[in-house]
Amino acid sequence: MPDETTFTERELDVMSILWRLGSGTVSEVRAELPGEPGYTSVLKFLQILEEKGHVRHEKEGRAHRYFPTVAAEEAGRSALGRVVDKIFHGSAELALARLVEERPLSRGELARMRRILDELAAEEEEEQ
Amino acid sequence: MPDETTFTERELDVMSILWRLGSGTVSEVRAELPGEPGYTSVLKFLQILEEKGHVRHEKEGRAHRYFPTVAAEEAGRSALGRVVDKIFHGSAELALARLVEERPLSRGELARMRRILDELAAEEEEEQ
DNA sequence: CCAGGCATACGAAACCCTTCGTAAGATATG
DNA sequence: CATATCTTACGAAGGGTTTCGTATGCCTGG
Repeated sequence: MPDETTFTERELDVMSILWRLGSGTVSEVRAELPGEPGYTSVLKFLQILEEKGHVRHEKEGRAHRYFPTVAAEEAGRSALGRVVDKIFHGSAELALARLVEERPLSRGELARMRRILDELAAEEEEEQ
Repeated sequence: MPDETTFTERELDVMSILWRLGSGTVSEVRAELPGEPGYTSVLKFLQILEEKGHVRHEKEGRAHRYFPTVAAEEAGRSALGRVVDKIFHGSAELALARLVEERPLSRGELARMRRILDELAAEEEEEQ
């Protein structure tokens, strides 16, 4: 069974930073974490994430550099699926309605979002 | 401080059922929960949710009927905001791209989703 | 080569979540 | 009114998460 990509609160904080930076050492990740956790706490988070298979590391000088092994896209798909199922009864439409009112969208972003749906509709048309 | 509407795994299971049914007694909720939890477990979930202010109850016969005090829309907005922030670096566009590929969309649902964005774009146009 | 300092490893404390067992309260029926 | 039954109330066990303290390992500069 391919284990569902789900993260605890703190694990998600750490993964979020790794996805944004691409990779990170304990110090780098720690600098971005809210709440000023201790150095060894951050190390432990990364060790647990590695044990669970969500990150890997390479040696770099005397430290370790950690890389995500699961892409943000995959984790995002999984998270959105859970939200849609549990909160919106499986309706992507309802989810979109909340998504667009959740924060202000720039004109450009809205245009690109419309294009995503336009292209999807065109594909469906085609393979009718 | 308005407490962030966040739920644990099991709490979300229960809230999901209450949102879908509108309300529920312990027995009704229990019948919908996966994993066949014990009766008193479900009771405890509801009591904890009430303590946290996420549900309230009314007396009905000898039992209690529980109602959500937080709307699915509000919880959904909050959950989507967290996903967009933590996983998609604040990009609603990236979130939409994953949302539409996460499950098959019916022709009608896609059309309604396009309409949501069309109307939003029209509004922006207008208030330029 | 040796020491100072940075990094990892390990384990444990504190806390929260999940689950249920037992006791006590209330309701309907004979 | 008594009792069987359904329901709530309370507390606690077990497991996972978060956090850090202490011990140990290892580059790097002098």
